Amino acid sequence: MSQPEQTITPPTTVSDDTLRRFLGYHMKRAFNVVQADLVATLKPFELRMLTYTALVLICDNPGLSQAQLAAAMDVERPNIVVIVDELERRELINRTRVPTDRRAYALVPTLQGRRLCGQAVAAVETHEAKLFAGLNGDMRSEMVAILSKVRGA
Amino acid sequence: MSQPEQTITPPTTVSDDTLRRFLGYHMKRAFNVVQADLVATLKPFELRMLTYTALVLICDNPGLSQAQLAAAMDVERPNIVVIVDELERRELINRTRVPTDRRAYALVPTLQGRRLCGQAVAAVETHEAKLFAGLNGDMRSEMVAILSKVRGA
DNA sequence: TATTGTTATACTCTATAACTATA
DNA sequence: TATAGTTATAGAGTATAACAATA
Repeated sequence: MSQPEQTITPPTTVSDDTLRRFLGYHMKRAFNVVQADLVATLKPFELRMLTYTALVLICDNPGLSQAQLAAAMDVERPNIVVIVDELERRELINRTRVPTDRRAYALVPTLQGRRLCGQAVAAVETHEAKLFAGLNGDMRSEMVAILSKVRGA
Repeated sequence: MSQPEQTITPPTTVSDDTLRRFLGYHMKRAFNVVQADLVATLKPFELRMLTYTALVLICDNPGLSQAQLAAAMDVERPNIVVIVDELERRELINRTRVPTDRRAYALVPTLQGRRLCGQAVAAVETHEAKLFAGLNGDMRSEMVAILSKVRGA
């Protein structure tokens, strides 16, 4: 009798056909590309995705609390602390006490924070225009609609 | 003269209008939902996203090397080691020596590995059917086409 | 009692440098 | 010299438990 497997040699090509059947797989691969480009886009501003998102939300909603920020970013409260620490250390925002609730902070952007936020948002707009150049307006709104439906929003 | 900011109170609602203008934001939020559900789906099999993906690729491409697996998963080689370690420890795959290149391993699934892989893939199919129930066939293929275009593939 | 912010902690994913053994 | 696998390590992102101050 011969052995069940006589010679095992690596295949010349690797197939991911099974994984390709799943939308989640395509979402992950595509998002990885977008994320990598976004990280590079934010690097000159010394912002990460989380600090960028937090700064935009604080500029658009001045005075919001850390708990509100955590809810908006869908992140646990402990993780917000270091993000706000970093933005405050860089003097992009301030932690102000709320007179009506002395437990909470009201997060407000500094002038410098607003300025950096505007520059970063402009850079992200350019990054998106480049990354999604292959998509026409219909495809974009179609994609937003589909993604919103997936998220259940 | 009055102070520039007399009373700072948290807003009643938080707006993410600026962020919503970006496709990447919608991709991240939607993918987070998909990922969370996928993690829950794989938990009964004691598989994570990475070990699941690796197991599927090994079952579909028996004999592939760790370097090939790393390339297919778009992960650095060092990170593959612990994944393969875990799958081997659970006797779902075997590391076999390649006779023609004694540096490389040929990764082959065990019978048990093939069985678990089949069950996990079936569970992921159910998970996707539930998660994307709101999308008809056209929307799905549209989305795959768009995501592939974004990825540049 | 519940909530805000905080600390400590841990787990996952990802990436780089440097080593070994083979080629 | 180049490659396959490995080790050590470090940085992000995310999550839970427990605490002090305040409501």
